[in-house]
Amino acid sequence: MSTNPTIASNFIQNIIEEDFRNQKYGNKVHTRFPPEPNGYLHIGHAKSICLNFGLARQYSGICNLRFDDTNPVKEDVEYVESIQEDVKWLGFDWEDRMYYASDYFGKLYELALELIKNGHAYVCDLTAQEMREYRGTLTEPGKESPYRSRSVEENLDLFKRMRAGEFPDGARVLRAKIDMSSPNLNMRDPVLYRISHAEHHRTGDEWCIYPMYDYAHPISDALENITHSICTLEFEDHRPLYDWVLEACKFEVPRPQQIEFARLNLNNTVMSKRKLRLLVEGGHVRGWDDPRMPTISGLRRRGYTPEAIRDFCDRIGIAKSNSTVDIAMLEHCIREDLNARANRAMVVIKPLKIVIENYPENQTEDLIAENNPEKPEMGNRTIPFSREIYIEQDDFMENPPKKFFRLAPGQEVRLKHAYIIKCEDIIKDESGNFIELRCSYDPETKSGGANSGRKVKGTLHWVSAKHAISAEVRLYDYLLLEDNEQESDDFIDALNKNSLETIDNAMAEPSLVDAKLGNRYQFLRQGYFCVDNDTEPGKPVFNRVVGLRDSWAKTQKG
RNA sequence: UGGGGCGUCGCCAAGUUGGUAAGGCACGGGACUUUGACUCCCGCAUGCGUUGGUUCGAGUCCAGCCGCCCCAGCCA
Repeated sequence: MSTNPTIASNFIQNIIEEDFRNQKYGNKVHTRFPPEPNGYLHIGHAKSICLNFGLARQYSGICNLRFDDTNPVKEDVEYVESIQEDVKWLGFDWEDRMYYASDYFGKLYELALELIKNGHAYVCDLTAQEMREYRGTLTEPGKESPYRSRSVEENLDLFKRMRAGEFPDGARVLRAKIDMSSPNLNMRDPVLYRISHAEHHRTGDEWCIYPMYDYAHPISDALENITHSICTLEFEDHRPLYDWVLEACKFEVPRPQQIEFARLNLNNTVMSKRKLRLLVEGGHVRGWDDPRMPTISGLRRRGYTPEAIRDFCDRIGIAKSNSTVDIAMLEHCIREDLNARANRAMVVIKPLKIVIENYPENQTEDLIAENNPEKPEMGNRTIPFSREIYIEQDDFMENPPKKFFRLAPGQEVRLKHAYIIKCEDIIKDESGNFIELRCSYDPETKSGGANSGRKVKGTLHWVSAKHAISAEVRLYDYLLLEDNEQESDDFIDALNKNSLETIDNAMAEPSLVDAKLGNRYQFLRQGYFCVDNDTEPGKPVFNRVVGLRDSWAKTQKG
């Protein structure tokens, strides 16, 4: 990756090293990545994956993959499969440690029975509405449920009957008996189990009661001997409950400890799973792996490499302050990676025909072009050159301003890998549009030839008219929004207004490519395009076509 | 105005027990260049939300303000 990366050290490393000094867990580090299989992973999850697996790797520990599947109505096997694929693709290995919270349903149930026996939990018949009222507010304490003082026997009986399916959804819940006047709302007798006669993607109809996150998570961690349970900031208030559950369930010390960090925000990018799902289910994109999506699978199809994503995660660091990373950082990472490893190709998006008048009518010559100028070992390809070629419309101006280094009447320019040409004449139609350019070439200036050293200011990409391969080029952009739109619930309207249709139609233009590369292309911003990797996995191809325009635009401004 | 967090350059982010502000992205300038890209140099916080205090010395300690985020799902 970057030749001299300065990885931001993080506070979690300090905690781990402190634990080493105190021999809290011996010298063990055991983390876990615990997604709920209710959607596809996105770049924000990559941050967590890199953190958890990265920490384990760094301290010679291990990291589990665990599906937090305690809410069957939202979950699906499609998601558990995609998650495994994405984690693997990112380059991490959970070896034989793939677990499900649902693996522990039996154990969780037994521990709940124990909690009841020890007076730490009770069955509550309050409706959801009533419970909300009893909970109190941020500033007022809650009231104890009238069911709070049920006997252990009655609680046991009721809870077993909940499990046996005697009650409908929502009829009763199992609650922890903690403190209804706690200033921390999470400690006001939180729900541990709810009734839900729902088909679970793994356990089917075996269960009709399901544990809540706050109950299942700490226990899952403890059962897996997790040492450092890393989650995002919004769970900070849950930590006392996390600790309470482990203690009430009598797990031996050292117990796992929860540590929170700030989740990733990217400017102009939709990152909420809920919103991404709306896009998919509403048919606004082609799927979770649409290259415009910030999902791992979308980025993969876009041409991102796992190395680039990992590098990005290293660069952004880990901290506790809410922050928004500039998407330019992500783009920098993929550009840096592809620059070093991707094959180059020339593509003309908006063709302008050129006839080289002094080039023999039926001649074709094969020119040599390196696949990657930085890596000679990546070999060469041959590019056919002939009398008629296409260049980019934007690379020609009839009345150029000063400092326009590209083609203009009477001006010379180098064709990349080929010859220097000079514009002799412009052919226009009756409305004044350019039909074609008549040029001459200097045979002495062939690339790699003895006299190829002559300098001209500009160099252009091009394709041979009769040899070029026609391809559909997609200039995918991200689902970019103004920051205020990204927060809004009308974000789909905003997207429809300025991106989706527009990008799909206007940018999927037929284009001309100098070599067979696949059948779909896309541009990264700032000048690079990639093959849509669903056709050629792992083989990004790029050039700097758009970059030229950007740079020129800048020059013009200054 | 209950509780929990956070505030260091436009954006991220390091700053061990207080000793005189890393790095990356972006940006600007220069060199190089068969794409104006890449690469390479150079520049970019007398300043660490703010106000006081302690100290020979504070981003680091203390006190008070200010600002932002999270919590009242039988979601995770």
